[in-house]
Amino acid sequence: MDASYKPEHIEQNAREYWEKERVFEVDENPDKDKFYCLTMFPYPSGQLHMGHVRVLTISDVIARYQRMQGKHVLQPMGWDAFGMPAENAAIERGVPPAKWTYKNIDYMRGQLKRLGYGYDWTRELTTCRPEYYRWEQWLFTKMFEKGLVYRKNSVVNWDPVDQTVLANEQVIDGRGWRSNALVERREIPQWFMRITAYADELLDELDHLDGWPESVKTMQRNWIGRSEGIELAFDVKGEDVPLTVFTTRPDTLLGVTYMAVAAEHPLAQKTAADKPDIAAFIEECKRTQAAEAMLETMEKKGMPLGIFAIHPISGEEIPLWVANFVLMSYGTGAVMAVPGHDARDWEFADKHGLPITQVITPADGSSIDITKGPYVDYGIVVNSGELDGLDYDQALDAIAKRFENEGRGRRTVNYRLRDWGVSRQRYWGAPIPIIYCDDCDAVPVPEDQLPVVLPEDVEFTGVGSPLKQMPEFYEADCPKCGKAARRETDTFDTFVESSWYFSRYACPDSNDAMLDERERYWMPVDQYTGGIEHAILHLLYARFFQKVMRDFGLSAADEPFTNLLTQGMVLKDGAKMSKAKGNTVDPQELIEKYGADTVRLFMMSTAPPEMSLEWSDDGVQGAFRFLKRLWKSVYEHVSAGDAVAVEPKSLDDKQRALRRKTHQTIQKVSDDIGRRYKFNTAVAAAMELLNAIKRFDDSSGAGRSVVQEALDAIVLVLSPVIPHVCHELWHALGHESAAVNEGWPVLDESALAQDAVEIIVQVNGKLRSRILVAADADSDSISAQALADENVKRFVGDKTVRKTIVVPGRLVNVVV
RNA sequence: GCCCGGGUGGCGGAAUUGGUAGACGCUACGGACUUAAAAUCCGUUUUGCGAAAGCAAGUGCGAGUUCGAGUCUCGCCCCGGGCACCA
Repeated sequence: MDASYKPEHIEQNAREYWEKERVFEVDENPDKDKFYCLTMFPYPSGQLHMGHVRVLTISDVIARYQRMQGKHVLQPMGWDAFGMPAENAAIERGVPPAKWTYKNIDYMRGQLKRLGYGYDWTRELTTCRPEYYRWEQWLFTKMFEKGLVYRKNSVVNWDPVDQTVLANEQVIDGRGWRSNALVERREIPQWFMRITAYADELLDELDHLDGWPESVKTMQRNWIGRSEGIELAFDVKGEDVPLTVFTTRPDTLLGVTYMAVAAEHPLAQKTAADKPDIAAFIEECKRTQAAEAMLETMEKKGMPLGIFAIHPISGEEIPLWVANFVLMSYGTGAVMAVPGHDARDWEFADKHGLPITQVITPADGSSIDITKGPYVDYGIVVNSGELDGLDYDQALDAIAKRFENEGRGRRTVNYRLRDWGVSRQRYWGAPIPIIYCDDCDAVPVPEDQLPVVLPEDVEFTGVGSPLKQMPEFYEADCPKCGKAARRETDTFDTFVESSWYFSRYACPDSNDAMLDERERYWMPVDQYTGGIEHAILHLLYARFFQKVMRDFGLSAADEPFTNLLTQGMVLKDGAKMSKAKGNTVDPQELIEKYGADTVRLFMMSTAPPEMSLEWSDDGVQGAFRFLKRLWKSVYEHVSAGDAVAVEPKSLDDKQRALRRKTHQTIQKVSDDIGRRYKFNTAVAAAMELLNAIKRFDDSSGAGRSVVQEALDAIVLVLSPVIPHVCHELWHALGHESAAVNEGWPVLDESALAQDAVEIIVQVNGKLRSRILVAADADSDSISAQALADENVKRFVGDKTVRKTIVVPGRLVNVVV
């Protein structure tokens, strides 16, 4: 054994062993207990960043730990290879997106190998390959047949100068990032997947996802936003078609003092034809971004249309406004406003001098002043004629019955969740397999003509998609009638690829089907790990796809991910590390300087996985120092010769104390890694044990035996975190086997036993003393011993002891 | 604006079920070794008072529940994530 720690050499040895022995390549063995451990696959942006290293290390620690528990572990890796950065690189550097992407993948694959992750590389996936995306094109055509996809108009950010659709990210302060032109909202036809058909199941199944964090489930529940209410029609004076609105608060119906419609609403459009000021306002409404956060925070503006609706109960005339905060794509494009009991309506009414009336009063009888602000809680109906005195449920019931009888409305369930728009007007994505025929309309590409291959050798200018300039791509025959037709040039949202890749890892080479019987062995994923930023969109789309695949008979699983761990972001200067912000730290430098184990150890010991991790260059040194100390301790131990096996009965007090520490450490690390996923405290516990070994000065045979046991334990419990050095140290400690194939160390309960324990004594809740009591002492003797303590006596003085609270093994609290 | 997190020493964090606040690590400072530096080792490191024993204060702010609150409840402030075309 070398006297000093030389990571480069050690790490190469370990990697070569794992590769040569193919230890991470797994098949479908029905006799073994499978464990599918997965991280959200990376986008090949160029080089790994710290966020990747963090999530990949977390997952690798879990995978290696489960392996040591005897599980048959699958940990695959692949590339989420379509996306905007490849197009941006193409614009900036003139490199075709495909070439850029493949180059990045090659480089990043090397980095992953260098970090020692235990992947089954035979299953590597790359989503920009036709053999991958052909199956999502296939699924899309099946969904088309089932009516799960459809085409409708929806809003995009339009850059009028670059003549391009912009992502929300590419709009900065309402202007195009490259052209600096004011961005407009524009409606174009796009393809949608009917995720709302699964809204109830997606919502209800959350209750059974016990392995998911509550915060993520809550976010998804709120996102789906199921609400029960009433859809009702208001007649409009001088119009044949009534105005339909949805409300969750029919109890406030008599408080409606105005209504508002979207700029794109037919009533607004019609009015604009005669009134130039309305037309100008509608134009102004278009000059905003499509993002919801923008709509919610911008100044609420509106204009009266001069049209009136008739209140269905009071018969009063209600003014109709056009407003910038009402969206045509949301519900019916019209809302009823109850300024007395809704915050946004109140603000708008207050600004425009619209009447505010109170129709709800608090149930507890307290009084409120509606002129000072809205009262939004449930209460008792007032000022509403025959509805007065009813509570929310009674009012809903009464109004629903009345309108259902009149044929004017109905009870209905509304969702905040909208159908998933999958069309992107971009080049670097999977082509949407549709052919447009003048006679047959939109026709899905037949199975035998799939995949629709994206041409990779293109010139990319950034103005529109190159596919639109390529007749060899878009010219096609109609699959139905054979007439000359035109291929769809839009591509899929990249969330489509990431919505099913987890299943494809089970059978990456399947040429005959999207998924085969191997999917049944590996799915669902037992442990899924990824960034909290994916809590809603990616995870909801993946759950949706899983249910679609199940309903098509491709899978038996209802849910794709049994356990979910959402890791916090790696921040720098208080913000998410991202290329866009230019605040990334390159892990490569650190790996080259200190080795992979140091980087892995640093990431795992610095913060618990869920918490965001503020990057700092300090601390990597500390991890490296620990590895050097560990190396040195093993070296010094083995240099003194062989150690005999521990004989627990013949140990003295100090030897027994070190052995207790060893087994306490095994217990703590098992719990921290296996149950709590708190790798930072697991590492801290192992460090404490090493510190105890260093303080332990005993070269007797029995002394060396407990040191050997302690070092064996440290090496095994840390081997998931720092696998390379542990591979080497395990051999150095005299073991023939490879650490990667070892079982997890076994806890000896008897080693934990203690004769006496220290407990604290409080007087009135304040710490006053510590006493040593027998481990099996009863409450009475503990409180007697506590009251006899000098400092306790000082604080009790001549006051009467009112009671003493004894928490066995922890504390005594004397109350005076 | 709405939804979800977070806020504890100089710093990252620990405190698992309401029971010793600050484990472990970093930084800084002092010391040993060295011609010197690096590396390594030893010590100190929440603040205030004190020679020490010890005492007082202290977990973003303000209230509350409790024998006891970093942990639970209510009201605020600040920071981060998401908001449907970044991935």
